Amino acid sequence: MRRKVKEAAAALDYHPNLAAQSLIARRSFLIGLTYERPSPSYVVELQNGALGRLENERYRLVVLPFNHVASRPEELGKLLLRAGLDGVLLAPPACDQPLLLDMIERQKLPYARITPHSDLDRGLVVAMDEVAAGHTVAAHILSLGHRRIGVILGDPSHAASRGRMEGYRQAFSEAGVRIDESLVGTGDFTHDVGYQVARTLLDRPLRPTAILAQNDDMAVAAIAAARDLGVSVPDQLSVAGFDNSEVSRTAWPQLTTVHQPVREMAWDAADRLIAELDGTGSAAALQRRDHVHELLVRASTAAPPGL
Amino acid sequence: MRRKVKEAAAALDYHPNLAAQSLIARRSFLIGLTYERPSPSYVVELQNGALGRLENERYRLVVLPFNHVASRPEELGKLLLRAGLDGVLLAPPACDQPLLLDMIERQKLPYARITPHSDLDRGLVVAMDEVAAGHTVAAHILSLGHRRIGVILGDPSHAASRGRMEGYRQAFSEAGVRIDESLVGTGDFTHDVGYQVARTLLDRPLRPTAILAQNDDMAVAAIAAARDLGVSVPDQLSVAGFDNSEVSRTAWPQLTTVHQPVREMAWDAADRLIAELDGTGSAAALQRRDHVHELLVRASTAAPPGL
DNA sequence: GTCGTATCGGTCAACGTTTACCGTTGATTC
DNA sequence: GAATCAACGGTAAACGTTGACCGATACGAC
Repeated sequence: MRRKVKEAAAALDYHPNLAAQSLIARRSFLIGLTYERPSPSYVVELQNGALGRLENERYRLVVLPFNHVASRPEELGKLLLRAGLDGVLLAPPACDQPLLLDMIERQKLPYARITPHSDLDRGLVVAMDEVAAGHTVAAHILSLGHRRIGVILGDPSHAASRGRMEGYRQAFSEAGVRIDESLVGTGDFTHDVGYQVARTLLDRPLRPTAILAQNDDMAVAAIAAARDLGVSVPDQLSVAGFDNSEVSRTAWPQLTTVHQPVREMAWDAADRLIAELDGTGSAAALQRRDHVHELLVRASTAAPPGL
Repeated sequence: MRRKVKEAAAALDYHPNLAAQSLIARRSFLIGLTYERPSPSYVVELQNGALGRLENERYRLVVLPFNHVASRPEELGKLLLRAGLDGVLLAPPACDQPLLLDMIERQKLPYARITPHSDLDRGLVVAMDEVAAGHTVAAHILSLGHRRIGVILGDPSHAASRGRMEGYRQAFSEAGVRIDESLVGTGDFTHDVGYQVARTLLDRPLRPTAILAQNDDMAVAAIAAARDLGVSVPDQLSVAGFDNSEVSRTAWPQLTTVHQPVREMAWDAADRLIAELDGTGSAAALQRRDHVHELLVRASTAAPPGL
């Protein structure tokens, strides 16, 4: 009987009306993903991770990029609430906006936060220990013998930037090396600004022998700046990035970087959001999960000159 | 009165139920975007272009990446039809699958095709003349004096690959240069395969003095292969890419490439789809629009050695 | 033959809007 | 003062599905 109905449905190629289903089920089967002007590779990893989990589910993914959340969190909140979503995945820096979290909690919109850095007890959290990751890469540079080390920070509104810097500081203090604040420049995760900052660092009379960039795009920019100044990498200058994005492999020399399991974290965030939405949340799915970083030593770092 | 109602609604923070609106309006206000395992920068440009048009509209964007359309077009068709969309944007190579077009036409799902290469009279078409673009970049290389020219093709299932090659052929024949088929290798638009193909080309006894790669990722791979073989770019080898993706600017030397207005084309496709959906289609919006490419001569191409 | 059980067809309310309709009221016009 | 019109409150149908319910039928166990 069941079979006959299915066959007849197929014959008429009948598809149930999703709007009517949504109306009765009181949900839209839409999951939102919001992020901010980040590098293309990061965005695509994020999307693919979430989509990987959504495959073979009824849920569909709506992309909602939004720039400058920090200055107008309530606008993003309205956008998310108007979008008719069942749940939303919040990537940095939106996941660290308390006002935004307040808004969506008030409207009872379930959400999962990907690598948040503040209020770690709010909502579903998929975390990576940025401090530890920053520590690892800084320790690598220090162990090679570098002592005069430049830093290119990311966008200050991203809490990741602060976390990674904190990790650098820990590694420096453990190695008994004082951080030279005049060698710490602030970028915004883009190649162009990274280039400018790298130029200022390399133009200083006492040039650093290594640069820690907080993402790969800025690390590649630092290599470009070095090349334009006739400084060879890694012989005269070591450069380390962050993210293990595609550009870190296609750059020359290939970048020493830290792999962030962005795809896995996005998958995980979607997994836990679905668990909450469907009420199938096992204890395992609901508890906080930490993802681990991985240092990838490639060709852009070496011992400092004269060592 | 109207004002009072609005105020009361705001006070109760009442939001109309989208599912009920969809049910009565007989549309979901969802627009799909489907594409296939392409470079991150291309995907993001595509999405941002479409999102740019959708901003301040009621429509939301659902992303539906799908790999290997060529071998299973009807599966993608089912996916699209089940997604409850009002319309769909088809990027290559899905836009060139006649079976897929048949399916979605049968179900009366409006669609817009971004840079299709076959059946140009079906559906809404936003086109770029790939043949002309291929012609332009090949003519540039020929005008520099190159005669022994290697080619790295993209994925054969992308019609763009054939179109660009056709443009190369025209330029060669106009210049009276015979194409050396043994110097034509087939890649798949990825860096890794591009590297392999470049290595084979550069290992030939009579090394080409220039390489035409069908996208930037493969062009960057060709530069990496040359570097690994001790061949300097552009002194001993010129390399030209395609797409003007971000990597073409961050690479060293910066790539000579062809700018494809991907973002503008995606905007345009969304614009025309919305015009059809809302029935506000002016004659201007409904007629076919051609976008023009632009040759960007940068540092990776020069005259061949000894000229 | 009786009882319990499973399966079937059919009816109906409900989900939250929108649109149309009707009747009433108050203001405007000649 | 009568006629015209806009604004308003209220009622009801419709969108396409789901889930509950009822009654009828068929099946096996006792």
